[in-house]
Amino acid sequence: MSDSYRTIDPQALPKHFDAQNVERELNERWQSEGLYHYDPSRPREETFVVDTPPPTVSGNLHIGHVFSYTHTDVIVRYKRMRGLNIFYPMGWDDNGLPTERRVQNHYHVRCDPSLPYEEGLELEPASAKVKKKPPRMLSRPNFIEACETLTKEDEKAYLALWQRLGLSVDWRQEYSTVGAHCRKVAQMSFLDLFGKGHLYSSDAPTLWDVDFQTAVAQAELEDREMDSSFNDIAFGVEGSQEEFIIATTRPELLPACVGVTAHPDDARYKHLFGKRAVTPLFDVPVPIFPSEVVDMEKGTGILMVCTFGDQTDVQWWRDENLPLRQVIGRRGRLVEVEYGTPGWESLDAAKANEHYAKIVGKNAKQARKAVLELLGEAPADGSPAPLRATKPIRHAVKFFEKGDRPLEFVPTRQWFCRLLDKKADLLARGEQVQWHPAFMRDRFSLWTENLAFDWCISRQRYFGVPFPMWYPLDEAGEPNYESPLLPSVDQLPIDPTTDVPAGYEASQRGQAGGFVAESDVFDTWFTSSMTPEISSHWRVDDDRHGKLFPADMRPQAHEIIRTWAFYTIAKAMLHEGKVPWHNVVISGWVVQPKQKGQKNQKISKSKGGSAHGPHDLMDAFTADGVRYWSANARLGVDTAFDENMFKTGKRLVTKLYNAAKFVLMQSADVGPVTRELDKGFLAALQTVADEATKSFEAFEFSPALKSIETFFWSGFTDSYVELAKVRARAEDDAEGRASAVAALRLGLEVLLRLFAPFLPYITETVWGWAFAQERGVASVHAASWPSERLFEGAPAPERAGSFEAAVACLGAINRSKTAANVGVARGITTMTLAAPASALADLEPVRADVWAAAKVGAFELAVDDALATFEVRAIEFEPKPEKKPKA
RNA sequence: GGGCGCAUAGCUCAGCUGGUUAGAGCGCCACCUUCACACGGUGGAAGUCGCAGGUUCGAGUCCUGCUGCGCCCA
Repeated sequence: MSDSYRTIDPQALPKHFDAQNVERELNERWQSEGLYHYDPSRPREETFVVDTPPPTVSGNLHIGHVFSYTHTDVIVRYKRMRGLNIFYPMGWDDNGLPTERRVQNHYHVRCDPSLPYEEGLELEPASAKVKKKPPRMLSRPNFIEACETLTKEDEKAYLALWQRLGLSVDWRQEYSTVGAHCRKVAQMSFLDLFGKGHLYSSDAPTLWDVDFQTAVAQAELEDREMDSSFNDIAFGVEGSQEEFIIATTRPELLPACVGVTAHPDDARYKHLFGKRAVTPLFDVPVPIFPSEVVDMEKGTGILMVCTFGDQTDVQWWRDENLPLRQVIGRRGRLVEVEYGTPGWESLDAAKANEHYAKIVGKNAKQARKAVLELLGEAPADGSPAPLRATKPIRHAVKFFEKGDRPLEFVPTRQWFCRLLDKKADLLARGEQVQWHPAFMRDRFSLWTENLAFDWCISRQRYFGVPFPMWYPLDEAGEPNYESPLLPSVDQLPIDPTTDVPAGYEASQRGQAGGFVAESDVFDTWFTSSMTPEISSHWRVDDDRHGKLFPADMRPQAHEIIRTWAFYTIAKAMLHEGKVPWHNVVISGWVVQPKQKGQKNQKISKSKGGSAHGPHDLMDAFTADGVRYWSANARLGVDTAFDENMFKTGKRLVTKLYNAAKFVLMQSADVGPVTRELDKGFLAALQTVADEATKSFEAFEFSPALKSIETFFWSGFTDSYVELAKVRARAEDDAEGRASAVAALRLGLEVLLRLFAPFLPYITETVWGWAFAQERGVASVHAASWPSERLFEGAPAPERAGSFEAAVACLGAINRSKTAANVGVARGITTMTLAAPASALADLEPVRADVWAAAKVGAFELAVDDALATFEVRAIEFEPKPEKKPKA
């Protein structure tokens, strides 16, 4: 006797898929079974390594997070089913400014590094009432503690979201970018780069945010269109009555004017070169020199050079060896200066000081207004006011991307990593990495080619990874920046403000002949650019590093190609001469759908993201439904937030649940697939599986999903299931029944495996009903991806077109039923089926199944080669059955 | 100003190396109680593929120019 299939009792299952409970239960199971664990004993070539983006935990959760992280997980689940040993870590980026800001708001506190540490301080979240009072001041260690406490809480929210979403992360590989391990890796990176001569410090004009009071790097700049004005201001010429007009948008920098320049070919000003101009208000004589970079067409063609209005000012200042007259201080206010002292020469120091007294202490905006007012006053000698014209303009102004006021150039001592001399190498690395989609490489190349500054890696903040260094103090107590004191690698991580350099005593801190800590912290990207090395335990565990570096895949968004991707490539190159990963997979953004006449808007934490809470969406549409929406997006393409897509996802989950119930309740003896329809169906399914595999191999999960989904609906539930239904229950055709049930079950099983990377919950649920036991594989996520082997029991159909013909014929019959306003369940007493000869030939071996599904009685076949497909003629239906009274 | 991308049905989008009559989902309309599913099923209407040229036997697809939108960078 043959065996029977294990069937399910649909009555014993819930009527509807209970997603919320299933999500919780399955997650617990997957975690406890260690389904996602990386196996360090397996070799590199069997391993797939992901360099996961560590999310910034201090923001609000929004649907944008769900979107891109799902993309990674879908690829990872596919790779796992391909038998690869997955290394999929998760980090938390709790380093840096966003955390500081969040802590400041949450507890209503500020950091004052001069305060002493308060032992055992416990902070309460600040109420609205408390926030109206001045903030509480905290010592730096207390402030850092508060950062750590709050990020721990924020991480929990992310962990819960990631698990519910079904990210198949190995949670044993969790890290935090301010944790000891990351601090150690970042500090090792510093020591390595320092040792290799890639780092230098310099006291030079640096882009400076006056609110955050920190230096910022080129990668963190953003241009914003601002209203401003072009002001024509008259300058004198020393020793003559001549004057000329310069045009400037920064009149408040007039006291910082150190020169005047025009194009060498400009006939209007040629005669002035070599003479000295005299500034209005302050009567400071400054050199007039030619410069090729001046645009003769812009403004009046002659302009003032200040320390510092912009990058060209810095350039002129260096090239012409001009004096430094820094008037904008670190807090963005005009500092005290005294005319008549060295460096502040004036032809009329008393007048200059009188004028300067009216702007000192003001911020740039206030000072601009005040200077313009002063320039607008006519001098006592009866000459016209120096301000000759003002015209409003809009122009791009550089901001720190997280900042609120324009950046200034302020001379400060900063650390830099040399990159400008390595552009060619960096570009070559970009070529060695596969970008998905490929055009994203252009973003990298363009950025690299246009780099204008070395990487400023020092920041004047509190919560971050400290520079691992001290400076010796000379006999006068002045630090020697040229020969810093460094720890050894095995001491890392260190905090130079509490740790003591070798050869010194703690008591020598700050003493002449002693040492002083470097108090800066690293740019957060200095640490984040090490995520592949952080995960692989670079220089901590060589064996592990060898197996995990370079990584296989780096998923990320396109706006951080210039930062995260760029710096990561740079670091891997400088440290080891390698690329950090082989593939970069770029997700697009989630945008608000267009309102009439409006443009798409990126959804982010700041812009309406909270309107679509990830948990609310998962409550409404299931985690699988939300993943479905995410997985529908092509790589690199922005996706509109469209509730219909979530609905469609949920509908798919429901359909899978019901179709699976149907298939697995069919009983039959275990037997081979023998019938043409069944063979044809399985052949079509195999084609779909092959297509999906091809797409996945190119990281293109969305075309894969599309073909699987399309076949599931139209090939499986709408067609094959309907066509095989009658035979699957036949009492008088044991062999045909066995063939149908075998094909239905194999079909369902293959579809479950194909859907598993996208819809982990519903597929696992159904898998558990029968296949887990049948295959001896507890989880569909540990099962193999469908390949030829899975279809071994399915012989090829005799006619390649037979399945397609069955589907088309059933469609034609349904069409005529609908045209007659008759339900598809109604029987047909007689009909004529017309079709081209080849279609009829294709139909013949599957005709019995079509007839059974469509309930065809008497029929005639008519050859009509003029037709494209099947056409039903002269159809008559059985009478509408009497409504049976319910038993 | 430079680079990249996008423009296909009312909406959201697919359409690979050019090949019959351009597809899907939603929405809309009509119909159907069917023993997996009404959280369903069957069918239908709906598009000058942004515009203008060109290459080709043949162009949504390739080339050129233009327009509009978005992103990145000056």
